[in-house]
Amino acid sequence: MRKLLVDWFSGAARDLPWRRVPSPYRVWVSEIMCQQTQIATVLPYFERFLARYPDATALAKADENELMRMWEGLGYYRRARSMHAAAKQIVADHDGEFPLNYDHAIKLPGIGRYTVGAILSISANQPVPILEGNTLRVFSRLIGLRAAVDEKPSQDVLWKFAEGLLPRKSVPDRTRGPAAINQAAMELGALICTPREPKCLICPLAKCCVAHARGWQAEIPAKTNKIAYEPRSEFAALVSDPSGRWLVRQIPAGSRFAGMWDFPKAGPPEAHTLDEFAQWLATQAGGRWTIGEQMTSMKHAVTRYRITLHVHHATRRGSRPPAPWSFHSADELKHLPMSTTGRRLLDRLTKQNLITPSN
DNA sequence: AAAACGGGGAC
DNA sequence: GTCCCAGTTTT
Repeated sequence: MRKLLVDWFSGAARDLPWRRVPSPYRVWVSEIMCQQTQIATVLPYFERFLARYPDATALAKADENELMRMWEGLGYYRRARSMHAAAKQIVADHDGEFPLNYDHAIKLPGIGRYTVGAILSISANQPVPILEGNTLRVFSRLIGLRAAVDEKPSQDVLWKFAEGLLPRKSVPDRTRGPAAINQAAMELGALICTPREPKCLICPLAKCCVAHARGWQAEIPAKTNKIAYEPRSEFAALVSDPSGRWLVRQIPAGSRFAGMWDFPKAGPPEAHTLDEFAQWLATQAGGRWTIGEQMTSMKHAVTRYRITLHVHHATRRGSRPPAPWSFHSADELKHLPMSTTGRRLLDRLTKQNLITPSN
């Protein structure tokens, strides 16, 4: 199976930037960016990130705002904050070099069992197993695992399989060793053993695959918990000062979108209705508020929530709003990290102002 | 064990 | 719409 995999991989591997130069730092960055994110989405971010932060030392010194701005749009922003903290730890404890030691690496924030295996195997050819979306699908189909893959016994079986797939004796040739085997298994999941309509006809492992033999491809991997999507409404207020700057705040640490800048915005449990939103605004930013007409609405998704954001013009009377609230021009906000909806909103406002100059 | 965490691509 | 994506951390 190992030979079939690496032979197929040598001809089918996609040309990815972190494969050209698989240094520990570059593989680390790629692995974090790729978590729950498709490769195509990551590519432009990766190049830009590496140019700005070429090594752990540079990343450790990064400015928070700039770092979040580099990550803006990738989502799961804790990944960026964890990387920043890990980079500082690497400078402090490991002389600025990513530790190629399992026990040290897995202690770094944001690095779990999958990521440590990926980094050590891909960058250093160490025999450490991996299990993620692709290999989970490949392995569960190969062995015909019909139990739900997210249950503990299934996870144990799959991790064991991942471990058994790696050679017992060291294979220094990284085109045939753990580096190639782990990447080949993932690549097979991404290109051949796809969630829907897997390409079994051209799969190098078809002859060893239980799911293929019994026609179980559509049932495996089996999942227990279906995602229960939940619709919800959120509200945003657009308030400008006499010089056309917008009322915004930097979201405090610990909450969703921590560190990102945004317009006044709230949803459940703080605000279920426009009236509750107005009350929330008064308690948060002070002053006397009047909610005006709706400017637009935007639909977007945050994890299992399907959100409709109602955007209203608003006026606020009173003294200067307390921290963290402040007025910033669109120009200033251009360089600050914002959520994707915040950025989209700002873009629309900027374009509108080009046509009809601000009040 | 389940929920939270973002956003986009594919169908 | 629904599912999925080179998962980790918190509850």
